[in-house]
Amino acid sequence: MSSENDHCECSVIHEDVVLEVKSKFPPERPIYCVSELFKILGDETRTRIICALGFSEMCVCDIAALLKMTSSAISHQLRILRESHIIKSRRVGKVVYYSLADEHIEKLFNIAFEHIMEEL
Amino acid sequence: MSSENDHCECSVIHEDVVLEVKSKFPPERPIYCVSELFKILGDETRTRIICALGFSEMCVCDIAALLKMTSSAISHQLRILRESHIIKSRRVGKVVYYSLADEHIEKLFNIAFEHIMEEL
DNA sequence: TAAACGATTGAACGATTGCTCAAATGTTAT
DNA sequence: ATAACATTTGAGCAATCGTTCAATCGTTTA
Repeated sequence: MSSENDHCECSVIHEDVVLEVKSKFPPERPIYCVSELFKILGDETRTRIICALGFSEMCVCDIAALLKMTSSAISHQLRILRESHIIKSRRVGKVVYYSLADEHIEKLFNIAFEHIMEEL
Repeated sequence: MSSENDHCECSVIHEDVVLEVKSKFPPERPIYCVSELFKILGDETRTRIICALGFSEMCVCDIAALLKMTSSAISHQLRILRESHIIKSRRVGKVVYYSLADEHIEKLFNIAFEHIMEEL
C-alpha cells in the first residue's frame, strides 16, 4: 500500500496548502536546470573567472596569472563553464580566448551583487 | 624570490589585459559572498524548497510531504537556508512556519528561469 | 506529570567536488 | 622533423556535501 506520504514520517498538517502548492509547482526539468546553473555559479574560482571575463576576453594563461592558480586548474573550470554554455572560446594559434557566452549571466550576477551589498 | 606568477607555470601573454582586469576586479569579500549565495541555491532540494515557499508559507512537515522527503532532511536544508538569511521562520505552538525572507531571491530565480527557458 | 508530536541535532556514510600532478594535444617556430 | 609552448585531459586524493538514523528538544494535550 503506497501513499503520498511514504517518505515522510509525519502526517500532513495543512493538506490544503500542500495540494495548492503542488498544483502550482513547476515541472521537474526546469527546477533541475536552475539548480544546476546555480551549482555551476556557486564556486569561488568559477565566480572569479566569470567576473574577469565580464571585463575582458582572456586566455587561459592570463586568467591563471590573474587568479594566481595553475592553468590546469583554470582549464578544468573553464571546461565546466563551457559545457554549461556560460562561456565560449575561440582559438588563435596556440592561444584559446574565453569570453562570456551572453549577457544573462552578468545580469544574474548584478542582481546577486545587489543582494549581497544590501546585506552588509 | 616571489612574484605574481608563483602559482602559474606559464608566462603572462597579455600583461596589459591582466593588469586592466586586475584594476577593475571587485574586492575578495563580495566575490566570496556571491559564490556562497549561488552555492546555497545550487542544490535541487533547496531550490525546490525555495520554489515552494515562493507560493506559500509552509511548515516542515508540509514541505517534507510535498517533496516526498523526511522532515529531518528538510530540516537540515532549512537550517542552511535560514542561516543564509534566505528564509525566515516563526513558531506557532509545535509548528514552525517557513517563508522567504525577502523578494530578492525570487527575482534571482525568475532571471535564472528565463535563462533556462531560452536555452531549451 | 506523562504521552504525543513537530522540529532539530549530531554522527556516520556514500557520493561528489576541486585541486594537483603527470602525460598528452594542438599549434607555431626553428 | 624537432623543440617550445598554450592548453587539455585523466587519475588520484583530500575535503565537502546531502542524506539517513537515532536521539533530543520544545510545545501541547490527556
